[in-house]
Amino acid sequence: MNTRMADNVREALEQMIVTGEFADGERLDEIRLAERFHVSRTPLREAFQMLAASGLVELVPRRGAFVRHPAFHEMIEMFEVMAELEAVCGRLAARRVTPEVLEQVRATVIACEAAVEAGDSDGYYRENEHFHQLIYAASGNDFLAQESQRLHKRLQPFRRMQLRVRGRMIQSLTEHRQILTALETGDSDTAEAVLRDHVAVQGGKFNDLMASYKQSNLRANSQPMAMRG
Amino acid sequence: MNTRMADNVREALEQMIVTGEFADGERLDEIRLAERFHVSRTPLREAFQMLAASGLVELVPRRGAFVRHPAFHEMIEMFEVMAELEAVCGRLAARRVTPEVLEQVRATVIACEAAVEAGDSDGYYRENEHFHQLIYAASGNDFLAQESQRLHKRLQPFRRMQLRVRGRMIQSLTEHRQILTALETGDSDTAEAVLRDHVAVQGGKFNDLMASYKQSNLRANSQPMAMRG
DNA sequence: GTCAAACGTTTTGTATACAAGAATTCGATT
DNA sequence: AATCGAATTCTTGTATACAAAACGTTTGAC
Repeated sequence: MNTRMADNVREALEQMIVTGEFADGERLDEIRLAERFHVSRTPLREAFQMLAASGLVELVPRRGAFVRHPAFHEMIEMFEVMAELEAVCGRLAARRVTPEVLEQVRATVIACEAAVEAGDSDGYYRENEHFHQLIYAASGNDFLAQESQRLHKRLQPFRRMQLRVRGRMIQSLTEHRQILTALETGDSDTAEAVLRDHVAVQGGKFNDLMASYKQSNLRANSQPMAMRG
Repeated sequence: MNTRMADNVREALEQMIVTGEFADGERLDEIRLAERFHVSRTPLREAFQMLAASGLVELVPRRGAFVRHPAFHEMIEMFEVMAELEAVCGRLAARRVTPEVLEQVRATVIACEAAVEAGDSDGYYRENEHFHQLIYAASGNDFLAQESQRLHKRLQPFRRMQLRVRGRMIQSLTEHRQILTALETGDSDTAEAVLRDHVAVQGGKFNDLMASYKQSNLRANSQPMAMRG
């Protein structure tokens, strides 16, 4: 819990938006939310600014803040960019990774294996997150790592949907192993290629994602509600 | 001029920071700036939020807003990411570009040629911006285009430094021609490779950039001034 | 002379007040 | 009955007021 109310409100709203508590295009009522969080409108508006910066809401002047769930095609676009960012991270990491970080990656892959054997999908989710954080850091480019993390975080709810799909965990683990080997041997081409495919939405994954997207309460609509006819 | 004061203040501050009007680590005094812009602290603080989101200032709780000029190595990192983003844009664009956009790219290259012949470096700068915007759009991925544009804008001051270097305009134009050809022939590998090298800071460009960086009044320091000993 | 505690000052973070721009309601007119 | 428009109500954007945290300075003890 931060001492700044604005940060707490941002976090709370972020969670609420990401978990689909608001419909797409819904207006965030300043007064009602201020009452709900027991704060004044000032920190709430600061939170709106931050949410707008990360693309979760759209601020329309003199109209208000509208939640902005990505349409399906936008989500696909984001995954395409994510795949490229991870591919670059992998390519650079294969050349730049330090023995210490490599050891951590190894440990994470082992933890992933354990999670798969135990059928612990939550545990796998955690270790998977860790794995990707390590790849970002291993790129040796802090700015790249930061940007990758930012987008990774934004795609979190959709990734969560994905993990439910049968057999996905095993496939993911196999790819993690391949990536680890590529890093160990300094094979940047393989690291790049496997990571791109690992993240990319294609083939069966596309259909799985589409199905879970439709089931979710995140509705696709690029127009803010204020603009609707 | 926007009707929202906060947006105007953001834009003004952005320009001031980018042009080096503030030293790195300098604290932005809310009261003094509010007086200077003839606004209250409220819209000023909103502007701070936005600037923090785009990385131009660092918001330290209970301490204030500190301007954050990238250190040299951070700038290099950003260029590395920019090169990769443009490379991806190029690769996708070679496959997806529409005849209409391709025609616009052609026109822009012609305008670049005219600017070089006329020795009009401002004109070249403008057309060069246009060229890259078109490449982003041609990628067919709006999210990618948006992110590329965001980073492109952030690197603007450094790119401006670069254009002063002798012979850079001619080299840039040659590369533009190569990229255009790659797009016309759908050669995604070439488009990717040329664009990466076009943007990448390497060889002579590295030294040129370092020299102009040192000359600029943008000082490298990753610590906020409040934290200094 | 140095260090630290206490006091006063400055500055941030939040609440509230107020003005101006949207949205809505309701009545008048065709 | 539908539509246009004026009046009313809400909501946003900004200013100001106030509380609490950080900062600086002075004073006192060793």
